[in-house]
Order: sequence, then C-alpha cells, then structure tokens
Amino acid sequence: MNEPHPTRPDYEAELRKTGVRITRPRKVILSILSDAGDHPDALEIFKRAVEIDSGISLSTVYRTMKLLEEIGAIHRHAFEGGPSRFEPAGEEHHDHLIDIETGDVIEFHSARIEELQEEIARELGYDIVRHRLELYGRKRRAGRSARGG
Amino acid sequence: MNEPHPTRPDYEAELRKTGVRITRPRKVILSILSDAGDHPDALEIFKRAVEIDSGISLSTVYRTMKLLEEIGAIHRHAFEGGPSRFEPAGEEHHDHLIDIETGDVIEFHSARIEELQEEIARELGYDIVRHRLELYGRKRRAGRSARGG
DNA sequence: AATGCAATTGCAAATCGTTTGCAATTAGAG
DNA sequence: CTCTAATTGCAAACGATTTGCAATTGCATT
Ligand SMILES: [Mn+2]
Ligand SMILES: [Mn+2]
Ligand SMILES: [Zn+2]
Ligand SMILES: [Zn+2]
Repeated sequence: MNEPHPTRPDYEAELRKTGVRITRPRKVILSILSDAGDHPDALEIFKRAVEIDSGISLSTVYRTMKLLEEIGAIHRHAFEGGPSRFEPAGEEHHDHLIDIETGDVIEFHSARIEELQEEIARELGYDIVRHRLELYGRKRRAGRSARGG
Repeated sequence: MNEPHPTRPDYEAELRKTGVRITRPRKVILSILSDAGDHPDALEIFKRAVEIDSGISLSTVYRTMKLLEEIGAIHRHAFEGGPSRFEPAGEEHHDHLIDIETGDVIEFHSARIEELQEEIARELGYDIVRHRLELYGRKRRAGRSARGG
C-alpha cells in the first residue's frame, strides 16, 4: 500500500479523473492540504508550499484552490474578517466554532440543527442548496458559577 | 407626530446621544436606512442617496455605515459572494435565507436553533459572542412529489 | 528518447470592495 | 457671527483575489 495518507482523500487520483495535469506545484499543494489539520488560508498554504518548493507562486495557490473547489475536492470558508480558509472535502458535513481570540476553528455537527434548517426552509417554500453556520466565541473563563463539573 | 417612521429607530437621536454631528449626507443616509425594507449594500445606498442629494459621495456612505455599525445602530451582513449588506439594528435577532437566484433575503428565527447553538458552544467550553446562520436556497419548484398540500 | 502542443506556470498588472490622507467645507457651541 | 473641530469629497491606497501573457512543462505521440 502506498496511499498518500490514511483516511485522507487521494487528491491526485481525483484530479487525474477530471483530466487535470499533475504538476509539481499541484503535488506540493495537494500534499499540504492532505495533512493540514487546520483550516489554512491561501497565504498560509503558500508559505507551507514554499518551504517544500521555493518556486511556487501565490497565484498558483489561488488557482489551485479554485480548481479544487470547483471539482468539489475542498471547501472554502469565508469566516468573518479574514481571507478564505480551506479544508479537504472528505469529512462529513460539519459547521464551525471560531475562537475570536485565537482564530482557532473547532468543528461540530448537530443533526437537530440541520433538520430544523430544512424545516424552516420548507415552510418558507425553499430548498436549501447550502448553508453556513458559524459560531464566534471565546473560551469560557474558568469560573464555574453553578454546580459545574 | 413627526417621528421619521413608525416602529423604526430614531437614528438622529441615537447619533446625537453619541456626540456625533448630524450632517446633510448623514441625514440622507439615515432616512434611506430607516425605510429600507431590504438589505441594501453600500453602493445601493449610495444610489438611493444621490437621488435625494446628488452631492453625496460613496466614501461618506462607507464611513457612515462603519460609524453606524460601531455604535450598534445597524448590522452588517457579509453574505456569500457579494459586498456587505446592511439593515437597521432595531428588530429582534433573526437569521437569513438568501434566494440564490434573485438575491432576495428572507428573515427567519428559530428559538430552538438558538438554544442548540448555545448548548453546543457550552459543551465545547465556549461562550458565543455572535453567530451567523445563513441558508442559501431556491424557491421550491411548484411540483409536489408526494401527497403534499 | 525526442517531438509537439495544449495546459500550466510565474510575474506583473488589473480587479473589487473598502479604507484613508488631505485640503476644503460645515455643524454647532459660544 | 466666529471659531474650531468634525466631516466631507476626491483621489490614491488598500488587501484579497483574479487575470493577461510569454515562458515553461506535462504528457500523449512518435
Ligand atoms: Mn472544517
Ligand atoms: Mn435581516
Ligand atoms: Zn451545518
Ligand atoms: Zn440566529
């Protein structure tokens, strides 16, 4: 076995399938995406890429992100304020909690909320094509008020 | 009686209270916001303003929107794709359903979803400071599949 | 392995929404 | 009416992203 990573999508295969050339810059960017545990923006991806191959340009990062987004291989998130941030599209659907102090992104999922969204849209006569649920918050200060654990 | 509008916030009062000058451009912009039933962007507000007073500049619109946002008089929404869109802050909290075909914005509110968001954040050890819930959809095509009403 | 050409690249310049410096204007306190 | 600080319009700057273009490269073909 020689897949790029365990439980990570095989981007190169996905690309070839779409008739897209596997170039040096793309290889680098794809590997970065594959083992990104976070939600990096284009500039961050570019920095990590330069570390591997100094010849890569920011334009190519942008172009590649757009390409990957179009073929559905990654998701683009436009969180408040900053630039777009990306993540592999492999995982199940989830929404995000953004730590407004650190910028950290925490993933969560609520089947109940998803249902309610559908219900609301239906009542309004709409079909949901996509949605965006983002919670912006800060770590609760360690000061349990009630009988907290 | 001579309030600007029924059930609409009195912006001028709110501004004076903050020690801000009531200028001609501001008066115009404020009146536009007061009776905007939609969620206009800066350029749209600018166009409506020019119709009333041709001397107004787009910069002033932007500056005024920022000012109003800072004192909490309006809310800024960065819906997918387009520029920021604004609305008076008077109403109760609500979220938005955006018609991806027309750009129309429909407001809705779900107490249940709001609760669930709180619950999720709490479990993750966070306090929600603000959130964003946007549904992007299209009008359901009038073709009831099942025993629908 | 060498050829050929379309796909892809890096770079610089362009784009879009928004912000900002600055000199001219104006609100509004005295 | 005076005075000054706040506000304005304008043009130039901005940050993120996209694009035109000539040079390079992947890769299907000999
Ligand atoms: Mn995620
Ligand atoms: Mn609204
Ligand atoms: Zn969701
Ligand atoms: Zn809400």
